[in-house]
Parts: sequence; structure tokens; C-alpha cells
Amino acid sequence: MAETVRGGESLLFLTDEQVRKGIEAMFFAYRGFTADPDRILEGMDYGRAHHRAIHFIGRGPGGTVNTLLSILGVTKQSLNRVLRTLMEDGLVEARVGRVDRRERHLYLTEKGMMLERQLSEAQRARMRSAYRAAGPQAVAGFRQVLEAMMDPEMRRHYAALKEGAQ
Amino acid sequence: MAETVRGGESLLFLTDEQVRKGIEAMFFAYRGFTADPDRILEGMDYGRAHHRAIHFIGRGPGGTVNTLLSILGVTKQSLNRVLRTLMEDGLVEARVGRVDRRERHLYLTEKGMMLERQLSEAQRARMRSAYRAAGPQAVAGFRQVLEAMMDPEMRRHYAALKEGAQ
DNA sequence: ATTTTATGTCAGCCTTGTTGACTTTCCAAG
DNA sequence: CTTGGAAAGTCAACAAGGCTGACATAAAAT
Repeated sequence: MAETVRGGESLLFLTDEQVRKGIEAMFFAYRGFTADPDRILEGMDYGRAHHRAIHFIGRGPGGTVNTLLSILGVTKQSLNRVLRTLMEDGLVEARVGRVDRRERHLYLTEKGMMLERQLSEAQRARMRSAYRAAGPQAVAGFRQVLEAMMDPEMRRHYAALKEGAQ
Repeated sequence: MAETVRGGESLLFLTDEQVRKGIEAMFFAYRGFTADPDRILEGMDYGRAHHRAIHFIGRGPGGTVNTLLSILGVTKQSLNRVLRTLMEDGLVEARVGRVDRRERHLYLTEKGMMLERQLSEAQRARMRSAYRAAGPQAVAGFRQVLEAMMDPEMRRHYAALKEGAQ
């Protein structure tokens, strides 16, 4: 096997084998990533779709339905079914826009925040333990690779969330 | 905000905010991760489930149905539906085990390998470009965090694939 | 001879995605 | 003031891909 070197830096990390392992790591890790919230939600009448809606409403309170739609990347019909049950159950509240009254601004209720915290804490526990095991340098790399993997539109959403958070 | 330090090393990377960003990065990146194969498969009669089966059969030719089942983490009924169509379409072949004739050992046919390559190349292109953008150090961290995020059983499967590959 | 294991299959259900068609509300441009 | 179009909601129908339960078969193991 010829080792390709450019500027003294090995490019072995770009071999098909290395890239394949990254793909498989994503697959297996994503299973773990969703496992804990999934466990909490089974038994309740909710699923992963509800979790995602709750997460992003909690993360950006007052966002419109359209914003949420483009973050989640599903159709309005699909999201609507989820939002309807969440509103019926009193977890999410939709307030008519003050400046544009066609828009609905979404908020978690107290009850919604409680579920959000429960789900979020479970997911963060796993993530935090992975972070701790891997260390700060690894975490920085992790975030860099993931960000480079996103579609541009998703990267914009991600960056917007980052700003709001920092 | 109090900065917690232990042994001179900042633990700021373990704050809830940082961990949340990791969670969102996983969410958005996974969308990109699956986008290219999904695009290829739409129009064919296949979906993500077929892709996963094809990937792991291609990765470990001769594996049994049971092995694949535990890698994929679905029920045999669910996998069977996928495998049946793949075999009917001549992409996958099941050979009766020589030592234990109850077992079916799974292989990709030539046709199956062609589709595998097509899907894999699309997915690898994105992953490789992300790797290149982030650099070797980041990639190492990426892999470390993902591995720490897996459930133990998934980590075993992942490690087994690594061995076979190196 | 009996039990267990590996696999396959039928039937039916659920979640969550899709498309298409239609309505209501309401801002904004003419 | 009227009207075009955007935002949102709703209904219906469908598909993929999960799930459980029940049952069948072949072959290995006891």
C-alpha cells in the first residue's frame, strides 16, 4: 500500500477503509443517541417525531411553524399531526403572531418543559459521558466533522442555534 | 458562571450548552449522512432499510441472518421483508450453511455489489469531504466520541467490523 | 425421542413520512 | 377596497418500515 503524503502530512485517514469505518460509527452511534429518549417515550403516546418537535420548540421558543418545518425537514402535514397531539395534550402552545397574525409562534407549556427536560437529560447524560470519555480535543474534532457533513441549509440552522446559545 | 477545573484542564466542554450543541450536530449531520443514498434509492423500489442490509452484507459476506439481525437491531420479520425483495431481485444470495444446514449465509451477487458500490461511493464522497475539511486530528476525535456513544453491543459489532477491515 | 435453534411466513398493527386537494385567515399591493 | 398570494390548518389516501403474535419447517443438540 502506497502511503500518500502531502506537505509531510499523511492522508491515510482518507482511505476508503477509514471512511467506511466513519460511516459505520455514525450508524451505530446514532442508535445509541436515540435509544434513551425512545425508551422514555414508549409507553407514552409519543415517538421520535414528538421528541424532535419538543426539542426544537424548547430550544427556540416563539419560533413559527414554518421555521420548525424547515429545521425538521418534514412536510407540514406530518408536523401538523405531531403538533396537534402535543397541543391537545397541553405540552405545546401556539400563539398568534402580533405583527403577522397568520403566523403561529410555538412555546412549550410548563408541562411541555417538564417532558423536554426529562428527554433532554437522558440524552445529555449519554452525550456527556461520551464527551468525558473522549476528552475536549476529541469533542472539538467530533463537532468539526459533523458540521462539515451537514447540508448547507442544515448548517445554517445549526449555526443559528449556536448563536442563540452562546 | 464558575469555571470548573480539575488538574488544570477546563471542563467547559461538558456544560449543558456544549452537550446540547453536540446533540443538535448529531441530528443535522445524520440527515446529511443519509441524504445521498436516500436520493439514489428513491425511484428504485428500495429504501434505507435495503441500504443497511446491503451495506452490512457487503461488509461481511457469508454472515448469517442472525448476525445481520443483531447488527441491524430489527426483528426478523422486518429484515425478512427486506431480504426477500433483495433476493427476488437477485441482489442478495442466501447459501445453506455447510456445517450447520439451518443457517443461511448471505452474499451480494454481482448485481448487488454494483448497487452497494453506487450507494457506498455516494456516502463515502460526503464523508471523505467532511474528513478532508476537518483534518486527521478532528477525525480521530470524531471516531472516539462516536464510539463512546454506542451501546456496548453495538460497540462489539463495530469493533468486529474494524478487525475484519484492518 | 424430544427439545431447542435458525429461519421463514402470514396477519395485523403503529408511527411517521409522503402527495394532493381544499379552506380559512389575513397581509400587502394595486 | 379589492384581490392576490402567503401562512396555516385539515382531510384523505398511501407507503415504508418498524412492531407483536402465531405458526411451520428443518436440522442440530440433548
